[in-house]
Amino acid sequence: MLSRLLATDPALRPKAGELRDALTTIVAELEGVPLAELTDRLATLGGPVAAAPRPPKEAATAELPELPGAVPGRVVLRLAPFPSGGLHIGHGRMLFVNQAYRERYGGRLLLVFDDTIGSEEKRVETEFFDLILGDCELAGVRPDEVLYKSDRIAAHYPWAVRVIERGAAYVCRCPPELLRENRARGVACPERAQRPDATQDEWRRMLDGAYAPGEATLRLRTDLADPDPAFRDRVLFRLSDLEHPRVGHRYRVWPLLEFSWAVDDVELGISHVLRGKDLVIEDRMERFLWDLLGVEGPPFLHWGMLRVREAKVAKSKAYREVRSGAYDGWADPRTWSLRSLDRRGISMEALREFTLSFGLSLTDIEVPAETLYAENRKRIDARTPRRSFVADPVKVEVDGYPFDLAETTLPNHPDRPELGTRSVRAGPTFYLARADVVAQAGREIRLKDLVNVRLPATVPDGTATVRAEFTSRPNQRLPRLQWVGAEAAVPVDVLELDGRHRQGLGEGAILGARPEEIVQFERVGFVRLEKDWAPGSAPVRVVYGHP
RNA sequence: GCUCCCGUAGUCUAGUCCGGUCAAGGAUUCGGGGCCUUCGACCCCGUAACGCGGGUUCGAAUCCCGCCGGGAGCACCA
Repeated sequence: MLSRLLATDPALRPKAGELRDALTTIVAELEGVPLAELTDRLATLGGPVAAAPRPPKEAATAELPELPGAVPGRVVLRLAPFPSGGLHIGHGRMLFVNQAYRERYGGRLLLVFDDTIGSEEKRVETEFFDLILGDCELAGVRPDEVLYKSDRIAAHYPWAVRVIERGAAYVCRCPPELLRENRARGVACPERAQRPDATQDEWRRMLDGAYAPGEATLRLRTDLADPDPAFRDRVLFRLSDLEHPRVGHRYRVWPLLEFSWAVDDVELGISHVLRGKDLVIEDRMERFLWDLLGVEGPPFLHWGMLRVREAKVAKSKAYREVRSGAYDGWADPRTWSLRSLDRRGISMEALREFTLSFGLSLTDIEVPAETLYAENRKRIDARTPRRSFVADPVKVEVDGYPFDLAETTLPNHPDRPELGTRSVRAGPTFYLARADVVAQAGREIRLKDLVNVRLPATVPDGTATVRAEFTSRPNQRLPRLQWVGAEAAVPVDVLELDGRHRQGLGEGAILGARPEEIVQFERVGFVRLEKDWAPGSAPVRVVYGHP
């Protein structure tokens, strides 16, 4: 009560102490008074009889925070994927966040392929340039310009010279293991004392090919006592003889990520760097270099790691499996790549809302896929036709089935008459999902939209056909099972999330579906017709999307 | 081990910078009900949170200190 008064009237705040004493007294006086009398007394005081209910708060719009110092129309952002595979949900976040800011402020969005030479394990591969371009397109992200780091290598050399001139770098000739050990112990390598002009000579020798890969690096001179061992004398340039898919063997001296971005974030006029927090140490490196050279660089914003609980696949594993052919390319559902989500009928709009809802939070999060599914359902449910599908079918012959129901008309969507109807051949022989028949054995059930029947009491494993008994027609509160009329049943092949194919039967109407159309198999989930399925052909090939 | 980052319901998130209408909002999940010939959608209702411990203050999710827990980095990868 005290804090409420103080909040309402700031003038009272200096007198908080007195006020508290006064309140204590009043409250003590009122303690024994019955509630009804209190209400009366309140009314005579002229105040509102009952406190007005608090107005509901406005729905919090998931807005991204403002970009510091952003000038409308002048924002320049960058996407910097390494071309080593298809884009996944984490990349999606990078795409959507950057795009969202470009839309908010106006400006430019650059796609800069981070294709420095990589390593033996992490190779740049040609096919991935187009793959990633395609993924961006798919995600609805159209960069204003596409650049390749590999075209800009030579532009980095003058910056190296500037750093050397400041006496802030040296050519180190330690083997990698020794370098690592010295760094961990905070011990200087012999070349650390090198004078700038000597470094200049050594740098030229690097460029001229005097050293083999692994024999020399250009290292930044920071502070060997730096509390963060990761920051001690980081490598700026190294040698590599690997062939680059775009520039071949044109360069042997390659910049490392932090240095290359310290250069390009400035030279490309990037206004804000938005990236995952796995790259925070790069911020410090870039700032260090900018301070050293007296140039101004953009601010950095980060977000934490995002994991979808069901998507446990490591990127490297996805890469291997795709490469080896164990996966069905980058659209295999097991990769959880953007392509695979699209294939499953998850719209990029839904994915965008989903990833944007996490804002720029630095927390590492693990989100159940259900959250994404819910977002997608909102978008597709109302316009998705319903169809019947049964997995692992059991033939059910219904004794006493009424003849007049041999053909029946069903709506395509229970709540959307505008989606029309379809005509279905029904009975007396049906297919039901084995799991349903077993679970409901001996019970009366409702054939959805049709009639009630009693299932046989036992259904031994492997039974192909069972007999059921017609009981009544009126709709009752019975378990409702979906069914497929035997006459018009068509084989359906469902690609599941684990990469396996499940066989089943669908109603005849799905033969009329279009490739890439999304339909809902009732009580099963949303599926999408495969893009390369020949319309009208059997089996009907679909990919499982989500419940 | 060292460095940095992060801890709000089952799961995400708003609020934290700048202490007070925050008796903490939203989404999703879950539970109940309604509607409905799906276990889907929709509508209504409900459960449920400031990691812990100190301190500052009239007042702490918010500021300070300590602890605990989680993540990332410590590559001549990106």
